[in-house]
Amino acid sequence: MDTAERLLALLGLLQHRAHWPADELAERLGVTARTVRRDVVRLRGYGYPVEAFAGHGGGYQLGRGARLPPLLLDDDEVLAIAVGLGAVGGLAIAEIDQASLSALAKLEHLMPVRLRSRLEALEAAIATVGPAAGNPAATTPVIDRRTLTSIAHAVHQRTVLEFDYVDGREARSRRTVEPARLVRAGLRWYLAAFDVDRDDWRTFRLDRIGAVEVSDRRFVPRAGPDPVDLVSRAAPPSSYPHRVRVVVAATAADVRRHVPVVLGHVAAADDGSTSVLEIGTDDLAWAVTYVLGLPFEVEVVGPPAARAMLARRAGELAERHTSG
Amino acid sequence: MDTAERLLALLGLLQHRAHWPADELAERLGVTARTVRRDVVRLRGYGYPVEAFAGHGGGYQLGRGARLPPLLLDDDEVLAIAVGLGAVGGLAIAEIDQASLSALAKLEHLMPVRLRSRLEALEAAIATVGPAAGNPAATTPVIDRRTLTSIAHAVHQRTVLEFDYVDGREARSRRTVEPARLVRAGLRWYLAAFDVDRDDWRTFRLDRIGAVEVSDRRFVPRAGPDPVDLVSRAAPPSSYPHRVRVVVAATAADVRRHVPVVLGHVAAADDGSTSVLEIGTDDLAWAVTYVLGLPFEVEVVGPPAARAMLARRAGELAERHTSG
DNA sequence: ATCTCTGCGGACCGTTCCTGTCCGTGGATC
DNA sequence: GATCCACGGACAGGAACGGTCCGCAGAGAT
Repeated sequence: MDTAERLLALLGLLQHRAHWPADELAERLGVTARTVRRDVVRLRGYGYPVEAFAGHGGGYQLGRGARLPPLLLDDDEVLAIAVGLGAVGGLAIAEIDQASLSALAKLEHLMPVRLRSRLEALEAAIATVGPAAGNPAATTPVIDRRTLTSIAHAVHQRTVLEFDYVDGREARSRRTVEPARLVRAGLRWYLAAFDVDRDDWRTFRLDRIGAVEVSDRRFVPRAGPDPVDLVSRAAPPSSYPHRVRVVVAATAADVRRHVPVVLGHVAAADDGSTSVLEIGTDDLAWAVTYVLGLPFEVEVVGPPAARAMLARRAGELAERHTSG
Repeated sequence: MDTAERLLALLGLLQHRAHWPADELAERLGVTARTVRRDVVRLRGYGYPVEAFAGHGGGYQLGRGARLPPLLLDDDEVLAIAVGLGAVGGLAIAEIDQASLSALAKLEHLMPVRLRSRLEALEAAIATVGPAAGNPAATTPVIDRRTLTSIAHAVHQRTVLEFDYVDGREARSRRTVEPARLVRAGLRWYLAAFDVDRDDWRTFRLDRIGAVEVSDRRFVPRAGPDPVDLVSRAAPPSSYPHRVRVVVAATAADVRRHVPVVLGHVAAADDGSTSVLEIGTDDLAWAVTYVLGLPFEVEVVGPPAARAMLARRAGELAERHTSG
């Protein structure tokens, strides 16, 4: 074991257990305690503060530094993080949207095979959460996480991508693109990419993409329009077939604590103690169910179809629970 | 920059961007391409497979190996992971329960200060999800994530812990313990620990713990009963004040896809096409709201109070939506 | 088919640095 | 005060490191 490998191992040990006496480390690493001391000094030199304690029960411990040390994770931690990143994708937090996606793509790319299968088993077992939850019919665009990460990885790696696409007029085509960036707009994901065959920039809704094939051809990124611009031009907020409006008997702040930003827009009503929630969706039934599950007094004010649907469901429930 | 630091930097670069030509790496690292090649060989020797491509557009790329390489994450990725791990805590997946907690505690301990504040801001902004969602009154035990991770960290670091505790008979006391392990039982978290003053093992419900103070006194773990045993003895599944039973018009498998395991138990009914969901909770109102939000036809069969509560809520909703 | 780009790795050599050993110091705890 | 334990200087033999130079081989581009 040479110096560099030993330093990596040392970092790993220090992360695995919080507290290590020098000669225990020495034994583990197969060197003398003096060398461990030298290694510790080296790590500090790299900017990873290793704290030391003298006296009885003394030892070394990794402290908080200016930057995060290289994380050495064990299997379960990797799985926990991967599952967590998947969940964050569902939460759709603008600030770390791209980051969680790229971190997940990175992780899945580097993850040992044995973990991949465990991860898949886990994900299959996990109840769907987040915006997609409560939607067994899956008319709301539910994107295969595999599609999402493989595209994210292609963006990152700058490799050419091929896939089947169904456009807004239901026309099917096979596309070959140089992917530029994934953009989330509301509940939907879009890919901004340069379409090689059409020799122009295009945006693609991920839920309309099928049979993705990541080639190993790399490309040099070309100058082009801002991907976010491209998408927002192509997919205006009004593009959802349904916009459900709900009056909620709670302050806007309270409602926002329960409704992810991407799901809907929350505004305070005039009186301040009630608010108006507006949800754009492809699937009216899903939205109605979602509203039902809110821990507030709610009233769907439109569209009439949603109002009727909620009335019917509430009526059924009431009837079922008063009789007998 | 010495060899070890350069290797760490190299790992970082290879993770940051997918594809690197040798001389670009050389320039970044301030060495010749020959040295980069040697470093690559070294990394491979450590078990991190670096793939190489010759010819036009050739270069190096980190591949999938037997174990995950030390992860060098940028700020946003760290935040995404931290948020994700928080979400996993909410999901409560038995397989990675402890791992997500320990990973989060680890991360928060190592995280640079500048990220801590960003993380706190993010978490404050995020809508509550998971089992705790839909519970503004917070009578269901909602545990401060700060408490959870600081205890997890103390377990990991083996440091003595002090906190205020309110026991089942509402008696307040200040405890000094040697924490052994966190155990989740249903929706609740317990700490199994050795109570120093009482000189015996005890279990503590986390939602009854307040004012945690992590001392810097370390302790040597003592032999004791199995923490999980201890907790399951102290907290039988029947310890929830309410057990709501719901007949759901969907197969048990479908229901399980929507109900996290810790939330409730799902059993197939005799006919196979309907199932019975049983939710243990402290807060009847929350459970009723939760059931309302399920995307299935449901009927609460007990207890009567829950049935009545649902009937009332459904009735109100129906009335509000049929008039006008 | 040829050319060019790019990674590959052997050889050499001066220099650096690494590690084990020995040992006195000083802070912490019992 | 005794003990435990991290600290770090000094030293010396040996290992490794990195730059330079070079011919080779695989992959694309022309």
